[in-house]
Amino acid sequence: MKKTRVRFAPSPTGPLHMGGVRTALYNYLYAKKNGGTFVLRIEDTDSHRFVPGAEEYIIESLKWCGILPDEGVDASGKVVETPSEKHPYAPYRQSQRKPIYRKYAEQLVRSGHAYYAFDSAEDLELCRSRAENSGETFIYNYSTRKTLCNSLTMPQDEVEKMLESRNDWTIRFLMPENRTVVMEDLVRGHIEVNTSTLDDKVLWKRADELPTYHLANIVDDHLMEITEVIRGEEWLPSLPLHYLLYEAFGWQDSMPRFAHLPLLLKPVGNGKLSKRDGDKMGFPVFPLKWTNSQGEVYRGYREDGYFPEAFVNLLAMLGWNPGTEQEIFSLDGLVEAFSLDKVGKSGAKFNPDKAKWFNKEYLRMKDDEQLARLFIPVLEQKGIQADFEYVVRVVSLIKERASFVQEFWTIAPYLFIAPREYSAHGVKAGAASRQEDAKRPADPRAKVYDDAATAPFLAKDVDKFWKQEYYEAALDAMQNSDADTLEDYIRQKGLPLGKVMNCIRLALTGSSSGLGIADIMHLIGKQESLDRMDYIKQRLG
RNA sequence: GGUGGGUUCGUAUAACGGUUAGUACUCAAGAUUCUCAAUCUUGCAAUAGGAGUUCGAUUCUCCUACCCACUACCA
Repeated sequence: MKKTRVRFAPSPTGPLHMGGVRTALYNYLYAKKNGGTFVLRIEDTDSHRFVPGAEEYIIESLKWCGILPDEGVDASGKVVETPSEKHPYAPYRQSQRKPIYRKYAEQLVRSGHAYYAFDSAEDLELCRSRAENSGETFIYNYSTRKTLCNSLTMPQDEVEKMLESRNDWTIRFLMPENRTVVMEDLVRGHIEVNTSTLDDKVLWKRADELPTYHLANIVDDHLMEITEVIRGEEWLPSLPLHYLLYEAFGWQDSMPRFAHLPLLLKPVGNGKLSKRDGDKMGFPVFPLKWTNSQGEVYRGYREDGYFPEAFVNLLAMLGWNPGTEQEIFSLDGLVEAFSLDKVGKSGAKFNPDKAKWFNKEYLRMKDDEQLARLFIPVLEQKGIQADFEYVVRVVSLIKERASFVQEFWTIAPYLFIAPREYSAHGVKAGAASRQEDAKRPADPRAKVYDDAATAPFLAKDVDKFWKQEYYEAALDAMQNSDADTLEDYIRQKGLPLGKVMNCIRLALTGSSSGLGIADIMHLIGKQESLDRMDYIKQRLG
């Protein structure tokens, strides 16, 4: 049994999006599960589409997710150019492997599996448009290659002259006619394709002396002794070509097994998740924030406040399931549970609500100190210097109400600054619309405020509410008891608990919702509480 | 257009010929509470359509529909 070796082979043509991260993750999980090696290879054979910073972005993203390569362009982004004991398969950047590919391409020409093609881009464009005009599709294969300009149709000496004098030729694969390629995919099973529908793909370009994806991919996977190729479904159509290439090289016995992952689809409508969707629909599609060369900014999961563990977890569950009802997995837990035969076949629509839910679950699992450390910078941005221990106490009370650390502030600003405005903030958003529901004319607040005249939590009614005698009762209660006995005091006096408490709440929080009164008083202290009572009286009284 | 792939509640998915078709997210209702959350309980909601194989099809086969990918000297 060969040692498991898998690779993630992104192209640095832009930021890695979440679909790419998922592919990397599944490769990583598969490698770890099988005690194998996870290789990161950079496929930068397209000199025209190179984007500065993209490779660094890819590496940083993987690092943030904790999906660290064992081998290859490593987590520090270090260039590994020379093979060594640790890196026998180096270099791992295809642009640095340039000399390797030509020799393999020419080997295929010699063995009759490929040929030189001299057609210019314009010639081919002409062929395509001509075919299109007559309602057909131009395809460079057995049906047309005999009429085109290549080493199959030209005399040997002329071919040699062309090879010498021109630098725009390519090497194309000689796709056999009418052969059925029988393939086996680890997630899709048995697949058959007839080669007559396939074309003579370009394998190598003289212009930049670089291979195309197909050649580089096969050669490198072979040389790097990759055992399983786990990649996106968009590669399925080129699988027959890849099979045929392994065969042409005589490598079929060591050919890796293939697994084509289902695509990640956009949340609404159809089609795969694309760059633009996130900002249109209010969620990130990239792991990290990315600014392109035009200065456009794309948001990232990291900057949006997602924990990397949550991001990895939610990604893992898109297209794979453990076969149990467990949903929360650490990275190690995923390694343990992962298996390719639990990977689904159909595309998975990404659901932002579920993503938030995952983060909420992780937020609740964090300890208060850790969350406090994350919250303090947010507070500092608001100009608030708070004692660490105090923030820890705050966090322990509010963390269950949030999905993200950033929300801590909006949940309870009143624990740090005294309210100066009073409003209906916190009244259920749905309350207003529910009132309009003819079937349910009853005000949902009525269960608390049986008396409609004293059910005034809309901003314009704060004043009216304020004129109640409850303020006097509340003040009396606060002066004569403390946070723990406040409730008892009010009860003993026979006062309406809810009304008095809510009067206090308005004074302490500035709104009609929030933590328990006792919790708030414990945090801000009795004196501050009384000060706020005093202020609200001046303000509204 | 051609080729390949796909199709279970709105979404992610379970059920690898026999279940009242399960779970989670979302949404709604109820319980609880000093409010709001949280929590708990309940509810809404699906096998794309049609043939066939079978005692029995979500599951196997075929056809139709729809969706997706690929169809570059891009990956």
